[in-house]
Amino acid sequence: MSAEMTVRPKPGPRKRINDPEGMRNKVLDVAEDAFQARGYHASSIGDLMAAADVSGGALHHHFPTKKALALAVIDERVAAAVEETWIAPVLAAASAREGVRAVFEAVAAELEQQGFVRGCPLNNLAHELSLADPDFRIALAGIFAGWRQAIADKVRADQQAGRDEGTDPERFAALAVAAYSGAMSMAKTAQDASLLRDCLAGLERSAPSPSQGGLAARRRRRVLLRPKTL
Amino acid sequence: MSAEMTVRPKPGPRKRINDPEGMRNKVLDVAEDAFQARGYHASSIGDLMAAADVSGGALHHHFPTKKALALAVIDERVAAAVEETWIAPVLAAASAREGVRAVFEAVAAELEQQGFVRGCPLNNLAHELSLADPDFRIALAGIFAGWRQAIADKVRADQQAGRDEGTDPERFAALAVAAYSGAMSMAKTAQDASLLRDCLAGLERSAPSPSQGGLAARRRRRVLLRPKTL
DNA sequence: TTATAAACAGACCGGTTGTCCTGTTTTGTC
DNA sequence: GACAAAACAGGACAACCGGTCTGTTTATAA
Repeated sequence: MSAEMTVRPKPGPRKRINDPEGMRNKVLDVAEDAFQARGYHASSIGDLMAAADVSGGALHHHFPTKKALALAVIDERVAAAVEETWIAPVLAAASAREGVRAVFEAVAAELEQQGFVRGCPLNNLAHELSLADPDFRIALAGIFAGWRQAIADKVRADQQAGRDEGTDPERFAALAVAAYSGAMSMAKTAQDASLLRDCLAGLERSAPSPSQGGLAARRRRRVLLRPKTL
Repeated sequence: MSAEMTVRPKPGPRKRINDPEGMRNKVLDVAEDAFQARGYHASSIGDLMAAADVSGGALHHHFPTKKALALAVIDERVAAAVEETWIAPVLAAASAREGVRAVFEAVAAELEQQGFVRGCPLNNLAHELSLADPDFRIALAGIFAGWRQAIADKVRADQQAGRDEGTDPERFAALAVAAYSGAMSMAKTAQDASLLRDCLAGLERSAPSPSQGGLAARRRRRVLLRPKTL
């Protein structure tokens, strides 16, 4: 830890205002960020306290243990991130396949312009924690299951409208989530977002829809700029 | 750490025999296992010393730092694991697609019979370490790249033999690796190896080959037995 | 043998970790 | 205002971490 952060200039006995909800959220913000960027074990609660400008007593009041904090991050933040970036867009799309395509492209575009790949929050924590503790594992598995189910449900909705008959909903959902997770894994390791587009292209070829949309000029732009810390 | 391991019954001044290579390998064995099962940060060198029955001096002699040890595990063990379970089988297969299918099934079968999913060694370490240190990231990215390239080369070989013309080698390779990595990620989190089969099935539907082989009765067997430790 | 370096043993140390504990301040309720 | 509970502050602490250090044993070569 060495990032420069807003440090208040050491005033005397400050006027305190109790804001439990705000403080809780501030801690969750910092923890969510740190857990994704550096991982659970590599983020000490001392780091989090400093980054959130929160005292040990306050943190302990809201989250008695580090595990409790991580569980809250998973349940409240990681689940919300999956909901926001995947489930909602897919459900709002014209079809399941179109939704998946849109999310892949949206994420790829975002990563390319921000120039740095931090990976998928769910996968990052899942790898580090799912074998470490059953509570972690169950919480994370539930998010994965909900993610897949949303896509599978969308496929079923498509099929009831007569489209995409030959697709097995569960299998398609599993493949979509797996391809995305794995693509993010590679993109994070290579720091190259174009791998997401490669996987999407491979995935699209499998579509029964005859519309094979123009396969945009292959650009293999390397993104490897300004890691947030270090 | 609490697994029971072979502890020698405290003899007097033992007869020592220098076996640098053997000792190095013993340490690498233990480290490879621990890093995959519990992760890098969660495995202390004290744990490793105890598990390998090796003194601190010996360990430090062969691996001056924990980072050096991890780098050796990545370069020598993880790379070899990918070579053994993926690259060699794919190159030996009748075609790239057939090779990918065979590996998916072989791994799924192995996981089902051993009843516990520890995940892919490469992905496990990649998630935890690729953002932590550039040296780690580069080493891991190289393994991913070699993995993809082997598959892509196989596709190109197929094409020179007239088969599988409509497939983009790099994209297919990226998708295969991503689907496998992501499927393992989910399988590890859910402790359910059948997810591998779901992804494979979704992947196979995308094959241009008309041979749609019997899609074995869908069995969704839950595997969640005897985690190695804890 | 004897010199020399490699291989190993094990104690040691400064720093960090997560958690607990005591005390103070704020907030809500009567 | 009185009181209790929640919200917060910050120090203390034991356990642990990774690395270093000194010393001993084994192998190698002359």
